[in-house]
This record gives sequence, C-alpha cells and structure tokens, in this order.
Amino acid sequence: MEISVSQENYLKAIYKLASREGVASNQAIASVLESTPASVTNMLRKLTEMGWIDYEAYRGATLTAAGNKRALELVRKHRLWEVFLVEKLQYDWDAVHPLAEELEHIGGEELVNRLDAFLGHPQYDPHGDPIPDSEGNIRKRQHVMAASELNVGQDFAVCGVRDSSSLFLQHLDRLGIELGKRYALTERLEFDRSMVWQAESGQTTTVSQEVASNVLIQRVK
Amino acid sequence: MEISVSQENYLKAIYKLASREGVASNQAIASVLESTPASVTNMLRKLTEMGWIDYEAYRGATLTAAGNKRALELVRKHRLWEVFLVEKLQYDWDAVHPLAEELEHIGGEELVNRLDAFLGHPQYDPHGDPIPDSEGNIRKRQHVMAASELNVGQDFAVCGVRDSSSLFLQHLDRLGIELGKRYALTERLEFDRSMVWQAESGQTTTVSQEVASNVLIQRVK
DNA sequence: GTCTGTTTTTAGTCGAGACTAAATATTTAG
DNA sequence: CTAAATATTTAGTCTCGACTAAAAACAGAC
Repeated sequence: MEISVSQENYLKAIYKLASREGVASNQAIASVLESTPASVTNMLRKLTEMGWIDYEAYRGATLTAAGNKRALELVRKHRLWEVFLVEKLQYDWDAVHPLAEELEHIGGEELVNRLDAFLGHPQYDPHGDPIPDSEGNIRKRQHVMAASELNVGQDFAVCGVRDSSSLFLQHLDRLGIELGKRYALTERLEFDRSMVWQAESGQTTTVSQEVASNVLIQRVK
Repeated sequence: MEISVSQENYLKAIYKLASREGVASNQAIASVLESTPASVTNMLRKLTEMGWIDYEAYRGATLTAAGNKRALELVRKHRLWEVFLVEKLQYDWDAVHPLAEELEHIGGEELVNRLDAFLGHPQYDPHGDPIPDSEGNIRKRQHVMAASELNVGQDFAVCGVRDSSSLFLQHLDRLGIELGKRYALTERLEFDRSMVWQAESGQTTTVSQEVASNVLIQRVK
C-alpha cells in the first residue's frame, strides 16, 4: 500500500513529537499538522494497519522500525533540498522551508541519494540541523548549547538555530548573525539579561535573552 | 481559487491536444490522463468556472490566456527539471519524465526562474524539446523533420525525439543514437525501408522505419 | 471511591476527484 | 431523412482526508 503525502506528514509529526516528549497526544499531533484530534484518530488507525506506527487508543503512538526509517528519509530529503535551494539557487535561508516541505515528498531513495552526492554529502542544512545519512544515521553534535547559557568571556561559534521561522531568521540577518560566525561574549547586561557579542572584526552586537536562547552555539578554544 | 495538481494536469493535457489537433474531445483528454470521459466533463466545468479554459458542451475546450500561460509555465518547469536531473544528478534521459511530472507542480515562478538561471538558461531539454522562456515564448526550431523523411546522401544531426517513452529511448541508447550526433544517410534498404546511417566515426547503424520516424533531425551543410 | 475537567473517540458530514452504468446528444451511413 | 454508431453528459457511488458535535474514557482532587 503506497503512502500518501498526508500520511508522510503524519509520520514526520510523530517523529518530531516522539523525540521531544516521549509519546505524542492526538491534540499535539493535530496542532502540529494544523488539524483536529478527531482527524488524527482516524489517520493513526490507518497508519497502524499499514504498519508504520504502533498505536493504542489513549496510549499514544510510536513509530515502528519502518515508520522511523521513513520519517528519517523525509527529514533527510527535506534538509538536502534546503541545502540545494540555498547553495545552488541562492535562496535566503528564511525562505526555503515551505518549498522543501513540498519537495521532500517527491521521488524515492534514488533521487535523494543522487541529490546528496550532487551537493557533496553535506552534513548540515542551512539552519545548522544535521542531515541523516542514507542509512538514517543522524550525527549528534557534541557540546551544542543555546547561546543564552554562555558565561562572559567565552568564545563561541554559531552553529544552528532552535527557531527556524522566517521571522526569526530575518531578525538574525539584521543583526548580522550567521552560521559559522565566531564571537566572544564580552558582557551581560543586568537590566534585561541581554548579551553583548563581539565578532572577530571587533564589531559588537547586542542580543536579547529571547534571541540568544534560540541560537545554538559551540564553544571554541 | 488555488489550482490543484490534478487541475494543472488537465491544463497540460488540453495544451498538448489543442496544439496538435485543434480542439480536444473528452475522450482524448481522458485517455491522456488515464481517466474516463465522465470525469473529464466534471473537471472541464470546474476549470471553466475558474477561468482557465473556455468550454461548451459538445464543443470541446480551449485554454484562456491565463490557462495558456499556466500550461506553458508547467511545460517550462517540467523541461527545466529534466535538464537538472540529467545534467546535475546524472540520471539517464529515459528515467527523468516521471520525476519531472511530480516536480513541475512545486513552487511558482520564483523557483522556476532560479532553476533556469542555475542551469544557465538551457534552450532544450534532454529529449531535444524546446524550453519556453519566462514569458512563455517557445522558440520554434526551423527545418526540423523526422529522420524517415530524409533522402539518401543527406547529412544530418539528431536534435530530438517524437516518442520519449523509456522503451524507445533505451532502444536509441542501444543503437548509439544521441542528441547532437551527426550522420550521413548512406542507404535505404528496399525490403523494409530501413535506413543505414553512417556516423562521423565511420561506424554504420541500421535504423528501422519505425525508429526513424520517431527521431527528429536537422539537415546540415 | 467519586466527581470534575480534560482528552480521545464516535458518529455523521463534506468536498475533491475519481468511477460505472444509463441516458442523451451528435455525427455518419445508407 | 432516418437509423446506427459514437461521443458526451447525468445520476449515483466510492475513497481519501478533513471537519463538527456529542459521547465516552481517563486523570486528578477531594
């Protein structure tokens, strides 16, 4: 039985929610998919019959091995297409998500593997999220934390974002913050806990607590 | 009112049929879409309401200006994705059609124009079909004819195919026939009207009438 | 243990887009 | 000009995925 676009989106939603908070409620799945709990119940039943998930009424859903593989393949496709759109088609990093959302449902393993090779087997997507390999292995990065957890005096490099909404990414653009850029945390302001970051060029940027908690970094040296 | 994938496929079908044989019958549209005449009737009504086509019962359908623009955009997207798949992802020319069929429905003008630029504004797709520009202008090639119409002694270059089914394209691969390759027609065999083509390398290939009538060429020199 | 509030499921509908079978309209042959 | 053949439309269903409103199950407070 061939899986539909809509069903693939359920798998992705369950994958995301299950990795974060154990098992997902229908409510939660519905809100991710901008749907209703009633619709979710029906689809979870169908996905169970099809062998993609295990699901018991009132117990929540978990992906089967097949479902997990499929979800990872979708994540892989999504992130590789994002790399393509940014690197090859020169899209801004805040504009690629909706297109990747469509592209990820096209073709099968053959296409995604060719795309991967064409792009030179990239490790991370334009938002710093790791790209699963063809076996579904996802490299977990060590020592990644939110910028908000830093202490004054520490050096760090920006390596990802927690919020990849267009609004947030555009805000980072305005602040001149981009992946790979290095800073030193020179000051933490008492008043609102905002931070002063000094780039290698010497330029400083003031970053609110709200922004810092959505920027992922790695300490350097 | 946003157009659906299915509706876009109707526009493409009408575009193809109308350019070939004036106005299309429901029967014809149904067979292109592997559907039934009854289904076609309903959809044609809807497309008329939406302003994509003009349609009168028993009179057939024609694209409106908007419909024509949309159909050309689809053809453009399809052919550009085929170029991408062959040139960048190294797909064989006989394998790209089904993928392009899916990709062509993704994104809008922005995406297709960026893809076009990335590919270097190619003029023809991997099967030799011309790619409409962003205004929907389609370069009509002069002096293109079927190889079957040649006379003995003429020199020519292969520039396209009439049948782009996987089966036919694989057959051409086996015969060593590819786009851009030059030949001289050295002989026409009495028995079954098959042709002998001599490549620049001196190698000769015997080509059946059936094959020759599906290969498009331009005379050279 | 029972009551109250939340969450989930049932039941019944809806729209899109397809299908079959039957009824009409159109064209063609005689 | 009429009869037969062909093409199109109507009428009625089906499946997929969604929805709302109402019923049922569960969890936490007392």
